[in-house]
Parts: sequence; structure tokens; C-alpha cells
Amino acid sequence: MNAKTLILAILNFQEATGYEIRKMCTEGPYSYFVDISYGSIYPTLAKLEAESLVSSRIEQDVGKPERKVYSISEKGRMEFVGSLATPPALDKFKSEFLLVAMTAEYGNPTTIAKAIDMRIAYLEGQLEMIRTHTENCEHQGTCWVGGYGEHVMQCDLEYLKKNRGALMALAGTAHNVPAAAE
Amino acid sequence: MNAKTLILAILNFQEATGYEIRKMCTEGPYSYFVDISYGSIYPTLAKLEAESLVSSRIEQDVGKPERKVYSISEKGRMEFVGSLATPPALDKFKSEFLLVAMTAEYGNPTTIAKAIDMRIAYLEGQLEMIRTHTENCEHQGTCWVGGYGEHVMQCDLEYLKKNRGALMALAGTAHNVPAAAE
DNA sequence: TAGGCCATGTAACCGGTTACATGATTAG
DNA sequence: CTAATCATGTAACCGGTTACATGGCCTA
Repeated sequence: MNAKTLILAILNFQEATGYEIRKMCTEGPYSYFVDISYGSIYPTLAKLEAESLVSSRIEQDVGKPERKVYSISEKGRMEFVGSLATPPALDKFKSEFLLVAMTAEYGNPTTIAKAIDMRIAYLEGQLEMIRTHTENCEHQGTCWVGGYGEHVMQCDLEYLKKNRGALMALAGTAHNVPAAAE
Repeated sequence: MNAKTLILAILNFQEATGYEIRKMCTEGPYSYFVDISYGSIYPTLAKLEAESLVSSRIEQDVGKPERKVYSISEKGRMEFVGSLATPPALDKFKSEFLLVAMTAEYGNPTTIAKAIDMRIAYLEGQLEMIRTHTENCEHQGTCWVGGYGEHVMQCDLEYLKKNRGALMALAGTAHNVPAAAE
């Protein structure tokens, strides 16, 4: 999914500034399946406005930085609904951790242990985040997606905890490991 | 994970041609957590050879196209083992499907149904693929990762099947949907 | 007074994709 | 005879990241 569709989808639900969009995508309910940064949000917003799919207004509260609040236009809404007609692309998933796990025999046990534990901690944090989002969640689609993430992450954690030992047993068992800079 | 590390990791296990590497990454045991295409494999292989982290030899069987088989060098092995020392980056996950699910109320029910069912079919295919890989699997790290994928995908499917109805109930329920080109 | 949050933006860079070019062999 | 598989590569393009620039307010 490109930044354009994503931002249109967000603005379809609510008005927002670039800053807020970024927050939603890194800490908010979108963060589970999305990944985007300032460097693409602001330019995209500008392009969207140039195509008049969104409009903006400046808000100025005393003692606060200027906010540029974007709203979706009727044309933008049509674009968005239209984009929903094409079947969604497959998920993209990349995991460095799994490469490390696969090659565990070459890794130093301490490093592997740290990698597993950091992953567990990360997933637990994510789970907690999702739970706070879905706890008092009024939007049903968001609940559905939140429940999805919660379920899958729980399974993920389950496997990790249950099989931590098995992976650790492999760590560093390879022969012919060159004396590398560690 | 960049193409370089990934290819080095693969070549650390076995010699391979660019074509074979690509196969492993799209249909083989790496396909679950990796995503790479010819356009990055061949140039990367060339770069790797220029840095003498890998070497190549030409194989020519009668009646078959020429094969350029790459092997990792001692220097490459060291580079690879060294790269295992830095903690792995967080997983990258992007899902268009989940965006569609979140905005299900704006989607046409038929489209949503198709999206869910295609996802189910896809996951079932992936699961089967993983199972064939892990069934007679001699490399333990690969088994561990395969088991991981299997477990998580099973949970994924579970949620999808159990909550298909709930999502369908939301499909197309939004008011104020512009008469878009569908 | 240091660091974090609010807030907007730009420029350079890069990793990787898509599409193209080429061609032989084999299976249906 | 057609489609798929084996096999290698290039060039243009692009979406997005990283790092930078700027600055005021609030909290510890």
C-alpha cells in the first residue's frame, strides 16, 4: 500500500495534521500493519492537496506551534472508495530475526538470547498497545483488526517462549566458524 | 535485512546460482520472511564477488543453459558471522488487507468476501509449503523457523475463519458513501 | 538546563522493483 | 505448438528513508 491510499484512508475517518498521521502510524492503531515516516507523509499530503483530494486549513492556538489540518474532499473520498475495489496486495513481511534464528548455529549464544528476549519484550509491548486501543474501541473495523493482531501476536509469543530453549540449544554449535570480529 | 546479508547467509549453507537463490526466496524455506527479486540478486552477487566475499565458477551441462555457481569465501564467511553480532532489526510488516478490513464499512461486500477468501487460500497454500519444507527437514534452524511460521499462520487462519462473518457484517454499512466508480 | 514533545518541512540518497532483452530445453 | 522452466542480466524508475534545519513550549 502506498502512502497515498493510506493517508486517504486515515483522513476518511478524521481530519489530521501530518504530525498526527505519523503518530497514528507509529503508535496508534495503524502501527501494527503500516510503516511510514515524515519524509513521505508531508510530501504526499502536498501532492494530495495539489490533486484536490484533500484540503487544508491552518490552526493557531496561542503558545502552540502552527498546525496544518488536512481534511478529505468529496473527490478524495471517491478516490478512496474506488481504491477499495481493487483486491488488496499480499502482505509484505520481512524478518531479520528469523534469518538469525535460521542460522543460530553460527551466532554467539549471548547474542541469540538477547535477540529472543528483545523480541519477546517488543511483542509484549505491541500486545499491550493493541489492547489499550481495542479496550475502549468504538469503531468496529478497528476492533476487528485489533483482535486480529492481538491473536496473532499472542501465538507468536507463545511459540517464542515455548521454543526459546530449543533455539538456544542450537546457538553457537556450528563447526568451522571463522574467528570473526565479534 | 539487505540483499547482501541475506545472500551471504544462503551461500554460507550451500553453493547456488542467482536463479536458485531467487527460488529459495520465493518458493523455498526463506520465502516466509524474505522478499527479493532478480533485479537485486544479480547485481548484489556481482558486488559481493567484486569484494571477494564470494567466488563464482561457470558450469555447463550439455543441453542446459550456462550456470554461474557462487560459493562463499572465507572472507565472506567472516563477514556473515560478524553481521550476526549486531542485533536484528525489527520485523517489517505491511498489510493492505488489514487496511481494507479496517475500512470494511466502505467496501463492497463481494469485494471484501473475495479479499478474505483469497487470503485464506493464500495462507493455506503457504502453510502447505512450509509443511513440505519441514516434513523431511534435516537442518534444525530451518525446522525451528518453519515451526514458527506454521504456528503463526495457523493462528492467523484460525482468526480469519472464526471472524469472517463479523467482518462481512460490517461490509458496506457506511453511510455517505460517494457513488464511486466500482 | 537538558531533554522531550509539538510541529513542519526538505534534500540527498538508496535499496529494490518492474519491465525488458535473450535464448535454449522440455513437458503437455 | 505452446507454455513453462532454466538461466543471466540491465536500465529506468520510484517509493520511501535518513538526516538535517528550525523553533517554541513544557517538564523533570
